[in-house]
Amino acid sequence: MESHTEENKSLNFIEEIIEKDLQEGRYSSILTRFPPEPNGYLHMGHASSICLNFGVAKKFGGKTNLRFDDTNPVTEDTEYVESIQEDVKWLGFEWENVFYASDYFDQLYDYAVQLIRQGDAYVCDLSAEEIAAQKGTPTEAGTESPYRNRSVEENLQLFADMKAGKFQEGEKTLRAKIDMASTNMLMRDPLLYRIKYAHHHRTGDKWCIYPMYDFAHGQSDSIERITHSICTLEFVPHRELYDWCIARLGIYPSKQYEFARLNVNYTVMSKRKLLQLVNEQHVTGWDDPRMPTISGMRRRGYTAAAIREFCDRAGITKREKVVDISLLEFCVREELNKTALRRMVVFDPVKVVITNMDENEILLDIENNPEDENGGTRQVAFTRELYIEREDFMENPPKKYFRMAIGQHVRLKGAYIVTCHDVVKDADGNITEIHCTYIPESRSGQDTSGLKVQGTLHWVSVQHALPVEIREYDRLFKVENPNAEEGDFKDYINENSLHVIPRAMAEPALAEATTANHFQFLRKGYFYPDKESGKGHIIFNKTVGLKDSWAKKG
RNA sequence: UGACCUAUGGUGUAACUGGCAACACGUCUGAUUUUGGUUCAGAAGAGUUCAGGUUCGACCCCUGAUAGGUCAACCA
Repeated sequence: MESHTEENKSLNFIEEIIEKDLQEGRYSSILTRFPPEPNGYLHMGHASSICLNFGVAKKFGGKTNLRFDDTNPVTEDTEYVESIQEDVKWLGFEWENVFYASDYFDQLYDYAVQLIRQGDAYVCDLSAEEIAAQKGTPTEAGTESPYRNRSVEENLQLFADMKAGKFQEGEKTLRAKIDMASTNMLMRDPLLYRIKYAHHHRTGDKWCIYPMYDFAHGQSDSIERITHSICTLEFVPHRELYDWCIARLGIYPSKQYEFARLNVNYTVMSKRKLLQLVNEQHVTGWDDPRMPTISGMRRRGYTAAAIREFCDRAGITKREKVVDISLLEFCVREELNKTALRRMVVFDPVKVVITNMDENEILLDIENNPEDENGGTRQVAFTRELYIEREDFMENPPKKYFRMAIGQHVRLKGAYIVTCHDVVKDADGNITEIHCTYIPESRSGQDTSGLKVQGTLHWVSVQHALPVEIREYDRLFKVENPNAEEGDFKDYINENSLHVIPRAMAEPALAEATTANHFQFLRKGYFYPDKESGKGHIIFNKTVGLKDSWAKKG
């Protein structure tokens, strides 16, 4: 009765296309590519694309290349190249080859020369403003450039001069000669090459002309013999140009398919906006745990498997969507519930004195994970003085309060049932100590007391307590879709998205916590050690809380 | 006075390609529980944007509306 329904799951529209292509023998095997521009860190939207490109290839026995779309040297950097590779690997995917669009600059130059020879491209002297003015509008045809009918020889010479650095930036461009009256703005003699005296992160100063996206992407796909070139919806109008270039050049016909990008509510998902959050210090960096970047989510404690599961559940379609963050959180909890080590940490401590206990400690073995039979146990010392959460005690409890109150029984997790008798207060009326007695025969696992308690509390021995810093995160924005609101998206930043608890009291086992493990702090949520943790100063990021059906009612 | 893309419960995805809408998240009950977690059982919630048409039969095909999105960067 195990669920082998995986195979029966309906295919998304891309998979349907591929299955059909394979069945009809159009390809013997497929090859996809993930083509990030190295000008920012990868985010959840990229994760969706990565899962699609690598996932679909894997599913149909194909391969995937990682290709950096580095045709604009002014925005690109090796820092990003490295983080992107790390993120793809961390997500659990392996590429067949790593390529760069810049690997093809020589070939691309030759392709441009070919177009010129065929009369399909020309060197234009118009400025950016003039070209824009002559472009027309979506409802009005553009006008042809006066340089449109230069001779092939002249174009060849001019293009060579462009490459040789004989012109200033912006002085000349190479344009395709297509149709200034096309209803598709991209077909109105689009730019193919522009002059940029910029240092390229890979080719250095070899080039001063760089191909535009539209003259690099399709050709790169073709050179690599990519069968299915999958991109997002905003490239739909580019497909006509993509096909035009391939047809004119007579090269391998890769095919472009478009799907809707993934959006998640209460955050933003564009590199431009994320870069702004970083630069203007609304967050501490690209890997701030509040960021929807892959590095941010990793630091926060989200797992690769959970992210993959989320992308899978969100699906691939052509309709624009905003997926609820609760689905991502569900995927994270679903996995962490099965794998996280259980530990006890008291965030807002109040002291409990077990009055019928002496100074000797009682050693208890407590399970590491009740969901994992092989999870083992750890030893925890139960002592006369303990910490519990301040909110776990009430002097005048409401009707269904299952926690500690005077005269009420409550279990301390993995230890004993205790009964509260008395509280000690300071001059201001604040509780400083809670006095309880424990019931020796109620020891966890060998309880012969016959008592039934409704509540179980987490606790930490005062003399063994390890102070740790806790960082809790809330959503980055106050509104579901900051992009859809009036004004600037930054107006909707949630200024309370970070809450630090500088000194929570943890059980001593946490002293050895590393990022190799995810933790569940009992009744608190899932936590993950932060990279800023040092020897004497351990920091945990709250990954996601536990579902809390009690808090909601209040 | 344009072209292109899209339209299914609150959200996301399905519907064997024409046989009277399914799954997940979320929500709400109840049971279990040494985490008010997990697990288990159950409930509410859409008649598929609208109007026509074809058909014995339409979420699916056709026509026309409507709504949302995209396109006029020497960005990708």
